Amino acid sequence: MLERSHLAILREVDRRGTLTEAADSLCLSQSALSHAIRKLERHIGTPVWIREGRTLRPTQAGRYLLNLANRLLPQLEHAEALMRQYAEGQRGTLRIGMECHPCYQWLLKVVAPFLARWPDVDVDVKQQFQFGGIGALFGHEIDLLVTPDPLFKPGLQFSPVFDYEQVLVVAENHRLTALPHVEPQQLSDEILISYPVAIERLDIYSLFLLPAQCSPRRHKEIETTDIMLQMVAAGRGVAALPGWLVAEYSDSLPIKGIRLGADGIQKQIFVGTRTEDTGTDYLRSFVELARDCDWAGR
Amino acid sequence: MLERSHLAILREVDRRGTLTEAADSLCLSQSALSHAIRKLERHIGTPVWIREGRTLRPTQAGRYLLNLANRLLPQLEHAEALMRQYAEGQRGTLRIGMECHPCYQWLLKVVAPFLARWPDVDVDVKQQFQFGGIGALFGHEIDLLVTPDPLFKPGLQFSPVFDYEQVLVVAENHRLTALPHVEPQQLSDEILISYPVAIERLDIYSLFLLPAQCSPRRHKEIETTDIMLQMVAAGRGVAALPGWLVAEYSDSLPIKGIRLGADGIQKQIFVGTRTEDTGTDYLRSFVELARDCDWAGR
DNA sequence: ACATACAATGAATTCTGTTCATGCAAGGCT
DNA sequence: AGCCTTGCATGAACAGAATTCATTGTATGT
Repeated sequence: MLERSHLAILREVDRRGTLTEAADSLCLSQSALSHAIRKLERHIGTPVWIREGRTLRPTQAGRYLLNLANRLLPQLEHAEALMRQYAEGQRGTLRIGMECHPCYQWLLKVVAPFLARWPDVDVDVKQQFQFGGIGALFGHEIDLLVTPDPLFKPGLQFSPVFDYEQVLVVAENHRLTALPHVEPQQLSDEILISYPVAIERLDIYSLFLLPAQCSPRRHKEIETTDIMLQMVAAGRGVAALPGWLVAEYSDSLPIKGIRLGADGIQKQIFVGTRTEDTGTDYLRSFVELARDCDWAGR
Repeated sequence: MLERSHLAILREVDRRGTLTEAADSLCLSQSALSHAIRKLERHIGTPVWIREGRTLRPTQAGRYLLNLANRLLPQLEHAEALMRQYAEGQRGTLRIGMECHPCYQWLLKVVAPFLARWPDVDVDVKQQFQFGGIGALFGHEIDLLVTPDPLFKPGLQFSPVFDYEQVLVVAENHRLTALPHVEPQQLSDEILISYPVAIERLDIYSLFLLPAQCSPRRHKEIETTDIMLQMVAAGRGVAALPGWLVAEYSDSLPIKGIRLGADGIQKQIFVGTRTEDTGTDYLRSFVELARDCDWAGR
């Protein structure tokens, strides 16, 4: 039988590199590990590591099992954490995934009333996913996904939570400030600042620049919204961000939002959950809060 | 520690309904189960079942764990099967998922050379997925997905394997046979036969009838291609199928394919895999075979 | 009310996993 | 080279956990 302990050993040996170190971090004797491994290999009938001198290199089988371990162990660990929370009367942790950088500001506004409404539910936010947000939902890494790209597939449910317009942010004294809207060509001399994500996922490219076969003079990537807007305010570039976000920051920074194209870029943010979780009251509640939240700075 | 045995117990008790029966099918004494459960509940600190008379109803915690069990156990079991195959010198099993009914015929043509090329790799085909093909890929239920709807997300890779035209199949003596192509309105008097899948996934609706706001006189659903074509040949209805499939059957059945609309409905079939599996030689080989296969009846 | 089916419990037992005490082999160092 | 260190393997002894056996307790159906 392939046991949890086996997977744990696999993972730890891979992490630490040597049997002895793995044994330490598993609070076992080196001998115990050796025995366990030998038994496992005898059971499944194929070696998991090949001994090259004193280093262990995983075989194909070993790599597969290692992969399995890295997928299953976190789920077991999360389940245990959840059980502990149930036991303490706590309800659990809502793990939120974000596939939309600027939405973070918005999320904070929803989380506040949520935490008040559900004092026994914790919230955790993740922003990096190996297999994308959808993968993280399917793989039970997160329970709720905030994304501009919904995917209506069986097993998942998406509902729109708010609409907004994506606008170009420029410094208040920028030469484009006076215009009612900008055209793609007008960005040819500009430095465009964006979050560091794939270019296909940047609306200003996929919906604005590329259709007109234009591109900015340069493209810079910046992680955080605050720094990005500091840069824009300093006239070091322009960026594309949600209108409400720009409105909010424009109190404290000399920036201005301009419509992209005559009609503007209209966007929608969705939250997605697993269908199987529909029964979880606090999850449903979060989605409702997110939708109803007539938050100020919009 | 939440062990595999616990998950197995959870699942078996749920399946069988009573502790005693579950014990039997796990080859354990009833007493052993009772002890195990008690220990588990003591460990995680919260009851897993509430005892209502002599029936056990899972608590919220129990339901969560049950869900976990149903997700993780199959993966462990598959891993064990895989290890057994490695041990026997076999390379593994390629689990193919199909989200495209008529592609089955095509698949058979690819599988044949594949089995010849990889004598130590087995092939298994699944056609039903709780969470859709994408979910099955992410959840490691299958290793390869054949679908007309690719999804370019991180963690997944899709590549087109062939193009075809979706045509209307009618009996040879049908009143529409002579036409170079049909218009949506001309189906208003027809009985349309399709596979039993959601209407959004039927191209003849989404790309042909619905845009013209038309619908057939009636809509029937049939599982198998053979029977479907028998029905069409007998003049009991029309269907929409890949052109190459119709061509193939028209040798043995009095049927004919007609273009849908002036330009026809052009389709593409993709195979999708997990990015992490890119290194698996036989998987890559399958995709190549699928793409290169200049199969006859196309 | 009785018989039956099911679950819980405690003590005895079996078995598995662990440690301890070594042995063995490979690298690194002088 | 030779020595020392580091890391893995092995076998016997041990400890603890899981299992069984035998029994009691408790709903449910007739």
